[in-house]
Amino acid sequence: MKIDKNENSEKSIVDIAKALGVSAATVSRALNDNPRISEATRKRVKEKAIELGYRHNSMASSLRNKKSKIIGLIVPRISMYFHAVFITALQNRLQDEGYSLMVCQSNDSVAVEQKLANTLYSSRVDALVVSLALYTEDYSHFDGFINRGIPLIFYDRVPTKDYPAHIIQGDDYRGGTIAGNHLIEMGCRKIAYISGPLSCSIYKERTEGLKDVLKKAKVTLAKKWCFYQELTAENAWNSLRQIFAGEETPEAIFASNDTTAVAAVEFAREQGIKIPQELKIIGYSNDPRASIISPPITTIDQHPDEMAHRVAYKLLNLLKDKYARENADTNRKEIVPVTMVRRMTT
Amino acid sequence: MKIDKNENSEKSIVDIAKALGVSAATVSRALNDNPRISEATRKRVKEKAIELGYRHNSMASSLRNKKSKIIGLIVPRISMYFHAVFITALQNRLQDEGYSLMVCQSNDSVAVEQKLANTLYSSRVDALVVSLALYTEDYSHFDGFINRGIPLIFYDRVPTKDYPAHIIQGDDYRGGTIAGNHLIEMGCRKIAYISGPLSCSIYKERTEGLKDVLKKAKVTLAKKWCFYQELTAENAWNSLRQIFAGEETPEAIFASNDTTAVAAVEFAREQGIKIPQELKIIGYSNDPRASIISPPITTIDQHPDEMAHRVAYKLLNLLKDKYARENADTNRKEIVPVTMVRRMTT
DNA sequence: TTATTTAATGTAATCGTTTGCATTTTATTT
DNA sequence: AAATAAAATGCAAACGATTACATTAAATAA
Repeated sequence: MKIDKNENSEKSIVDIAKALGVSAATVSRALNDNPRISEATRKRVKEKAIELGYRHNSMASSLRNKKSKIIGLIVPRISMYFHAVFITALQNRLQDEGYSLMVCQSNDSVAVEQKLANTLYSSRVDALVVSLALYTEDYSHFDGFINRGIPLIFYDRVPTKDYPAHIIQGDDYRGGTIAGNHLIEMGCRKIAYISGPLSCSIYKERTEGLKDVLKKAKVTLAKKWCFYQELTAENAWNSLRQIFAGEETPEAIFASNDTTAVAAVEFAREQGIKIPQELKIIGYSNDPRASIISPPITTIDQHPDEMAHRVAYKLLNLLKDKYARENADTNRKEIVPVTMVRRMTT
Repeated sequence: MKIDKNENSEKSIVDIAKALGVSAATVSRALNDNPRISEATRKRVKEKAIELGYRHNSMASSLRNKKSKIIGLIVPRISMYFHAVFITALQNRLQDEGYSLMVCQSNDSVAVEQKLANTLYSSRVDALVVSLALYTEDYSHFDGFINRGIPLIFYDRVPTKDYPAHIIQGDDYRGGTIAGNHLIEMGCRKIAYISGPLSCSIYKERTEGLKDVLKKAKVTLAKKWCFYQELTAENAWNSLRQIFAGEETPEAIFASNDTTAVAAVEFAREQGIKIPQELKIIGYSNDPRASIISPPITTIDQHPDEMAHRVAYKLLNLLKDKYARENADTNRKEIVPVTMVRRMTT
């Protein structure tokens, strides 16, 4: 470990230039592999740079270039399986292109989300990728990005109202219909539904999908068995207790995330309700927990890495291609397919 | 949604200054709440700033201040429960102090880790927080930070050799002894051990803790039942098959992470081995999956948010206090306690 | 050899904020 | 009213890299 604290003054290209008797411009060009510099001096410059312990100053070059090479990302929480996978895939892709990801968590708070949007706006991120907080219904904290023409992509939890940004979402409507159909095919007519709040696009669409399919099958969703709330384990248990407090009990539960589905399985176990004989359960997201619990849970896979690839592709396009940015009014919305993973709870 | 693309030229403090007939210096001071500016002009300036749609340019101010207000973070993978919780806690704390976190994943690749360290070094992060990749044994890619006196903190997976950085680690040795003692107290003498590679501090220390305690109890760890490898589910299954292929079978398994412990429970279920009667299992990390599987797994909790608090505290100290940085040679290492969470597999 | 390209390097302004050191204005004291 | 102190603002030089637009040097053509 050769640590020397003596030579700790930061060197700039000017220092390299002086040491070599050339101009700073030459050094800059040499370091950036500009073809206008001869092979010989390029080599001399690079060697001297290493010798002096030079490091590129990205603040200075960002200022000059008006590009930070940083992409902002706002997610509800990184601990959500879907988002963790998404982030990893997105990050790997962007790293290859020389971009860094600034990952921020809203913790599902609208206020935090607003603050983060402003911070990232001031930080001059080159683009912003967002999955909205649970109750975000006003999007004006993103207006700055729109106004300045800074690429803005929503994924997964996207605006429910018309907003001039790019959108890449899972096929939540389809997910709702798949789950509904599956339960109907299993012969269920009494279905309980634990959903997230309808302010959030994904739950809204899943709900619509489910309802449409139930209507077609002439099955009605009992009000007393429908919950629209934050999908925590605690809330799930409360709802489950309510559901099973009455005379009549449902034949199936559609849980709009796997945390809730897991809670349902545990609840059933505690109550001695047999799954899937007496109660069928279907979750959403294909969280690893869904496959570990007994019985393993049937759920809907949202393919987070496919979504990340699409986001990365669109992002890099917008970043590279001014034309893409200007003519982006058409084709601003993409839908990523979902698939059911059938396991032992249905 | 009032979107107007016309006024899209970026305004600077100079523009505000001109519009108000004052100097840029005054505007800068007013915006930064410098007390040398009168209340009246401060107000005028701030109003005009909003009117013109001004946004602070952090590149310019970073350049001038030589501070990026960005903290770099390198973790193996954010999808690991321990790290996800850690990141969230750290981020929340740093956000309050006006710092942003640049979260990067090494994917447990030494090469990626090196690249990230260099990128973050050039990006001029104000400090770097690192949990090392599985096989990192050379730390020279962090030398730049040391040389420049940039705060560098390792947490969880820390250097095993002496390295002049700050270290905040879990009490892995203790974790190893706790697990070992617990199994011995349960009457186990034939113990299988599935660990991560010993290049990684946490596994090294857990192993030492376990071995010391077994030696004291005069229990020997059979070579054929010891594995030091990347702790994936696949590897776990392979090891488990090997362990149970022979005549003799162990009474207990100490799995050095919960992914492996989960695999062990599933393996036992598949093989019809009764837990905990015929086989006891103890894991490490208190991953949510450990409590969901049946039977729920006894495991060691590392208290990731306590660790995050300690890291944040030390970090902010180093960042604020030049003195702390210079006199940091003493007191460079902290140990965060661990606790056992007893469940149904022991 | 001289004229003309082409290659290699240099000059200087620019990006937007910040801040030490004036200078001006206003308030207070004698 | 003059002298002094205090408050408010301005000037100008950084910070370090980049890049149009020269300029010089070397290579090729006439």
